Amino acid sequence: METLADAADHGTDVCSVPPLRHPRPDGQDSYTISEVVAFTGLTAHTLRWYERIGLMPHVDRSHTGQRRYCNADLDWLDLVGKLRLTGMPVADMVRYAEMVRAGDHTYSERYELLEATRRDVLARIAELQDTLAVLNRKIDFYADAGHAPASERPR
Amino acid sequence: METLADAADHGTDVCSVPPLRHPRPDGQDSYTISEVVAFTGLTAHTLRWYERIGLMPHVDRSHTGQRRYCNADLDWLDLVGKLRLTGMPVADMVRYAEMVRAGDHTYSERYELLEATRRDVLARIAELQDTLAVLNRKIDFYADAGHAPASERPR
DNA sequence: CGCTTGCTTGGAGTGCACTCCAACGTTTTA
DNA sequence: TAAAACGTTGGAGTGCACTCCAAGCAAGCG
Repeated sequence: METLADAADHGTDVCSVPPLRHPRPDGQDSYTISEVVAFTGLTAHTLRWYERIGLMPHVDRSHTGQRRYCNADLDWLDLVGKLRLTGMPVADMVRYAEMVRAGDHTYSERYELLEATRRDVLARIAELQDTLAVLNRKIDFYADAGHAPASERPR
Repeated sequence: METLADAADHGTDVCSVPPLRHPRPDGQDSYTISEVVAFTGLTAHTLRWYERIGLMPHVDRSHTGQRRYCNADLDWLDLVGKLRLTGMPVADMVRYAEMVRAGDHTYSERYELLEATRRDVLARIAELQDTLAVLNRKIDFYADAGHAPASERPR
């Protein structure tokens, strides 16, 4: 059974940065929206929506007005994806994006936001660990042949 | 009538089961909706809604029709709360409740559902661990005085 | 050239999980 | 006993994060 120690070993620090970085090297980094869809797993709708609400910088356009994403856009989407996994509301991510746009004087504010998020993530992990224990207990009962846990309630 | 306290001591994991079980002993377990609100942190609206959609068994009523919850109801709400933390959709929890109501022949189905949930939780924890690493890295950059991480994008 | 496939826009629609409302009955406190 | 607090209902409303739509350019291919 997996405990805190076990889960914690999944490297909270070094070495867990994905080895695959960018599909194309800097300089030739120009992706259509559908390439970004393939790379990020987001839908084109969502990418356009992110841009509309200010969660993406205004993306480069081809001479005919079509979006052309660059490597830095991919990196930003990666971070957004991570923040989304933490359950951070989109509105907060937009605030963060605005701070980045606003410049250097927002460093401490950004730091605060990330720290708060980090605390949330740690709390969330602890919650899940707790839930896991309950789940394991219940599963053991069910596996243990045919009698249900005492706490089953409905009807 | 056996309770979670008993089940908890089968301890697949140490010490993470809350020591406070029921506000009142079995036999005098009769709670108004607002007591349950205080105990669970859910709103009265939500409690009534859970009942409407079949996520709660039909709760006992006083002679004038007001809800009177029992200890087993509290246990069930506790489990629901845990499952909710896993991100399980309410519809799935309703399916689970229906299976419990349906009787013993649903054991294996219930087992499957819990197992699948367990896998989800483990995956989710791994994701969060990964996110934590990214967060830590970014926070280090910010803490490391005034220069932003390379991947900052907006504007 | 025509065909298919891809991209553009603003605005409307969807699904989930609540959340609130009005209008009224019940219980507790002063 | 009167007022305040708490409870009931069905149905409508909210907020979030997408998700889809129609109508119309644009690009690549045989």
